[in-house]
Amino acid sequence: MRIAELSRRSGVPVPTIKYYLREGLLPAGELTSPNQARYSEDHLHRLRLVRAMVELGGLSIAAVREVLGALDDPEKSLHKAMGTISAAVASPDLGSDDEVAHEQVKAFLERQGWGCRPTSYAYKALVGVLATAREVGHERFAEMLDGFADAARPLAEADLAYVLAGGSKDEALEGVVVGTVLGDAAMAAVRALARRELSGTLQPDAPPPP
Amino acid sequence: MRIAELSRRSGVPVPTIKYYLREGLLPAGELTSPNQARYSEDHLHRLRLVRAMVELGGLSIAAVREVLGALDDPEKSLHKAMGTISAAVASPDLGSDDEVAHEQVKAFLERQGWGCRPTSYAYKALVGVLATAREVGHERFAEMLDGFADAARPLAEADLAYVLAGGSKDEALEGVVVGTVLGDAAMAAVRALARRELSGTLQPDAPPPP
DNA sequence: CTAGAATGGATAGCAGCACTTTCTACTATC
DNA sequence: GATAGTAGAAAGTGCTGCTATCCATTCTAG
Repeated sequence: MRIAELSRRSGVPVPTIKYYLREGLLPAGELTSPNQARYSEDHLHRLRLVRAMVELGGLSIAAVREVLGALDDPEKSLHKAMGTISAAVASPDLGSDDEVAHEQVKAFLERQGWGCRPTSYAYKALVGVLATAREVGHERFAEMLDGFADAARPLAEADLAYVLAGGSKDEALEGVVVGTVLGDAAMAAVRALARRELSGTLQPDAPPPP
Repeated sequence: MRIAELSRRSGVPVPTIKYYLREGLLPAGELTSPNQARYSEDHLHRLRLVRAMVELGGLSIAAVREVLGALDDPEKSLHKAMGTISAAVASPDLGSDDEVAHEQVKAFLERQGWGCRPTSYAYKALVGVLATAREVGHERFAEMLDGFADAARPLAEADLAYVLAGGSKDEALEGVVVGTVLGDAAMAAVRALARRELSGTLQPDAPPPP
């Protein structure tokens, strides 16, 4: 298909597709002549994946490029790709030097029996959250971590099962992307629904605004 | 204290504080003369809260203003404030007309025994996620929702307990903000840690990049 | 008491980002 | 052979979250 059809079927404007091509988010089409190229179903698929990451995941163009790089690297193990993808989804580094927050995270990991180097981005992200919590006077917030961990454990198993259910390695890697990006968005929505439901039963008056 | 001290103690540059004052994220200081104002500990607290929402939560200035509006409204019930806050945290509306996604969400809510109008933002957010999942060829993604719900239920209880533990209504409302904004960030980090751990045990080779 | 720094308030400017527009030189199609 | 579509490059746009500059006034150190 040509770029106009790619645009029509994806709902993405032609100039935006050209922009993505320039930025390396989409591989170039197959040139049939100096100014004519053909695009495949793969392009359409990839384009939709890019839009999902940008719109739903709120990823920057640079982050999307990084994720796609991990996705296309034939050397990369599933385990490593997961790390790259989660790192890209997380908010950009805000390294904290809060000693107490560090200790809280270390103690938490110990309690959970999770081994994780302090250099890992997820470790840093958690320290950043706890440091911020302390700054706004919510030291108690750290007490909620174990609850999060209990919730996260079965989710991680479901994530992995979902990923491994995809046959090929490519499908599995894409499952990681979808599971992470859509998973985070879905979890936020479901969490809001659950809170809404619970707080509604305790205080059954008018519902929150649409 | 004066603006310089507010800046020093919060780590936020003076021009940025002035910007927040202009944008209505911070109440004006108490004017002691036409060009002198005094700021209180409350200002410092509020400023830190704003930074937490902007930096960790990734909220826009407009969204922060909306959240603070809900927080300052003495009429607003806790239940309603929760709705406003969750809506502000969520990614901006991307209303979908995907019928199948709609049905999937309805069926999900029925299974969970959750009553929720289709006009609610959380409902819409979930429809948007499922519609996107289907677009990228992951119809199976909807099967993960019940797992999310099982995880979200105890989290919602913990959230509410955390919120109600704060004595005054002001404290409770701030607990909602912290629980939502920091809670989402913490959950994402913990989820990544859990995935990392699980995938590491299944495939014990080099860890993901720092 | 005075020089210099700080303040409130206002306006203007800036950098980054995610596109969009415009252009040229072609090519496919009716 | 007129019309529409295309690749590719470059410049432009609109928005957001700050920064910088300015001024008249006021605090403050010596």
